[in-house]
Amino acid sequence: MVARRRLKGDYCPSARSLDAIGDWWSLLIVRDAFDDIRRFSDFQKSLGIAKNILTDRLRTLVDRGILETVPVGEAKARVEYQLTPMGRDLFPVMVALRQFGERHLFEPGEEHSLLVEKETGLPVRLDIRTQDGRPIDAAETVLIKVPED
Amino acid sequence: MVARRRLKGDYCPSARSLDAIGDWWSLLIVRDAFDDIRRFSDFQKSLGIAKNILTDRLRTLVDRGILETVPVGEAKARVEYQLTPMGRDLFPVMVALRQFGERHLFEPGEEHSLLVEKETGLPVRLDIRTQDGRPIDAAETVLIKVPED
DNA sequence: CATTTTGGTTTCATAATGCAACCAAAATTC
DNA sequence: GAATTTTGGTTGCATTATGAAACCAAAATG
Repeated sequence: MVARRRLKGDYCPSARSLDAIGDWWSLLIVRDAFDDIRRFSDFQKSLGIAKNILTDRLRTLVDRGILETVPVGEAKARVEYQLTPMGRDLFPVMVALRQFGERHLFEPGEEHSLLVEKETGLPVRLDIRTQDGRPIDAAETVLIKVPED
Repeated sequence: MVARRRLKGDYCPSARSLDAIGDWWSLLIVRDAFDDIRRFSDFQKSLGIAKNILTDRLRTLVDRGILETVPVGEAKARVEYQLTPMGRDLFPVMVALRQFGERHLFEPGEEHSLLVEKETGLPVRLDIRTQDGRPIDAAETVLIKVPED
């Protein structure tokens, strides 16, 4: 496992989130999980990750409450992995990554997958707003740190 | 450098974003850049990253257009690193990570840094909406893949 | 102008990862 | 229902990435 030093700035929520996810593979696994991948072998094929590493990362994500195992069929020996409610709260992270990719990493006209509202088919996007609902720009925000950084 | 195999599903914008960022350290560097860290030694202190690795990652992020070097002082030999406009578009990813952390990784009442609107001091949040501005839930979305996955 | 700091590079030890072989249990095929 | 294939791993070893420390030149500081 990536025995990553806990990030300095433990008071910082995004730092903690990154710690909770753990490492790069784990982030990719979570991404696949949002893509409805559930089985060991499907994660493995999708990511090209070594099986021993995948075993480890799935176990860690389950330990951290981001994934959970659900028994498949009647036998309890075989399981699938799915996002917990907490794991599903990483959805905005995935949408944000998607939006960045759409904006910067595709040629105009190049085809890509698209996230839409089920009912209407309208594309989904994500905005930064104040708590009272006004959209604002990154430049209008400021980070208030807690004392003794 | 992490010679990561290009992710399968190259048509997927979030996969491309993750490829563009590159690896875990790079993501942490970007996070620090949003925290107004600009100098080599400050990244190094903040992250506890080995200097040779930091050199490599900064160079890669610059190559990919996420960071840029700006000469500091009158000498052009010394540079600082700052987010490009493209790099700044990763802001929602950071806000999403922050929001997840605030929700799940702090005890009630536990102190953390806070992102607010400069002018009003109101907390910043991020919502998933349809293109026409209605807030929606993750469960109401569906991913439309391009053919031949 | 002497000293310290910055922004690196190089080398080497160590840790993480990838690969292939192997395996038992479950699922599938005949 | 026996044989075969697939699944979901584990183990051991080779390879690769990372971390630590030493070192260095240029810039900044005293």
